[in-house]
Amino acid sequence: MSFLSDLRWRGLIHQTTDDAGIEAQLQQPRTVYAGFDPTADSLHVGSLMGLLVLRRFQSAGHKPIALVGGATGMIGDPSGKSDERNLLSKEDLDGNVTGLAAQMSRFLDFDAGSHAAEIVNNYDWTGPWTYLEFLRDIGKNFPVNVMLAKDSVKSRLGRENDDGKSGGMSYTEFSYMLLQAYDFVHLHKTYGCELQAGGSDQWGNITAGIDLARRMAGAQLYGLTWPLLTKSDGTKMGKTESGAVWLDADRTSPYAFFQYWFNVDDADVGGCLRMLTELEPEEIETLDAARQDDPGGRASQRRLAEELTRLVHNPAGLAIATRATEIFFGAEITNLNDAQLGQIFADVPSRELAQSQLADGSLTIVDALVEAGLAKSKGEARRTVGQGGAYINNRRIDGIDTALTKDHLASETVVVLRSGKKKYALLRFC
RNA sequence: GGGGGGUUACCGAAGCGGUCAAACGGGGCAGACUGUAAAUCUGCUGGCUCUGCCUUCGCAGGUUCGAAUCCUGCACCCCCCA
Repeated sequence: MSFLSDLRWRGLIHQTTDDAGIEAQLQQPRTVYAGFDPTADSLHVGSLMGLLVLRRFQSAGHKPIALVGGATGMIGDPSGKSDERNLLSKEDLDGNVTGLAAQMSRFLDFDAGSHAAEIVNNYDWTGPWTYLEFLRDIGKNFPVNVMLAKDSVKSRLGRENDDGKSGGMSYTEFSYMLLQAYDFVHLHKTYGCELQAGGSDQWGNITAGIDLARRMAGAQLYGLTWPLLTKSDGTKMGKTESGAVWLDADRTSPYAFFQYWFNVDDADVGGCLRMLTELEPEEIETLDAARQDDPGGRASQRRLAEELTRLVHNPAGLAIATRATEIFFGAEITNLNDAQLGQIFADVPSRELAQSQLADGSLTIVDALVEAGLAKSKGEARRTVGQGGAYINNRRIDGIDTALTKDHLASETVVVLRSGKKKYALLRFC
């Protein structure tokens, strides 16, 4: 199976500018680029797809360039957005660019000789321009009627002010595509990059770059897009009630990240395995079959979660996530130290109490539940215990008068309380 | 301006002098079941120093041995007639 047909099999090809041309291109090592918006200081699941596509290109012997949009981020890409975007400050952007670059380095190989990855920031070549130079050299090549025909522009101009917000778009956002178009030309000139990849919402920007290269340099460049990662119910992948799923362990813990993938619907998990993992087609098809025969086993979800957690958080992060999963779903908590517990229960609220309370037996399970915030009142705590819903270190506590002692410590200073199936809190005794 | 109805715990809604911390439904919590799904079933659902005590039925006052329930005033909401 050729590289391109593998991408196609995985469902990663939404559109290309020239199927045959790209197929021919990729017979030899080439340079490919994809852009990333520095709207936050961490990447999230939405941008994972792009990184993984670049990674596939690199594995196939091509040179990947990850472009961080330090300049375009100042303008705001109107593609796929229904409203004008708020502008970020230069300082925020700089911070975000640095953060993203650090994360990206985990996915790409910068030591691969002729096909070593590069991270570039388009502010480096866009920043020095003057407005007049830009208009004369770049703007001159863009017919307004073509710009107006782009979906990203059309959809915004056609908007009515029915939601009370101002419709249309600013001149600033309208100019966005010129900057991204020039990025492609610049990377072609500097790195010989002839292929740009992006999400399907980037089609208009990619073709703008191809047009510009033809006009400015007489060069034939190529583009391909991958589909946006959506769930079978039409909503975006990578969003939870509490917001985006981030790749930064401080924003989304390895456990939470693992759980997100472990809970993907049966209907979506096949696509995720194809698009987001580097498993061989045979293994993915085996998992498809297993899902048919034994959906309850959820082998697909487990494999997906393992693969992605290992990739994003390294084997150590996966180990924490797996251990946390065992514990959060009932395994008794013993033989751990404070540091391990801290990692496993990174997302769990904690409360500090005096160690003397363990010594004199003054803290009952009822008091502890209230102190930890797992019960609003002692009455509620009593009910929880009475109904068999109270646990210390995942061991059910029956006696309503049970007092906490040093024997209940799961580690040097921590007692793990739980109410019901999955509400946890830590008490630290120091 | 005249007449009528209403205001109950997280929400909706019964209760119309003692047996009311207040029926019932929803929600929530806990348990069972289960694929860490959905559905279902069971229990609980004001607080506390808990065989008792305290606070709650729009607000303030009154009648009564005793009031969410009766009376007076106030506030807000709804309907009908002008």
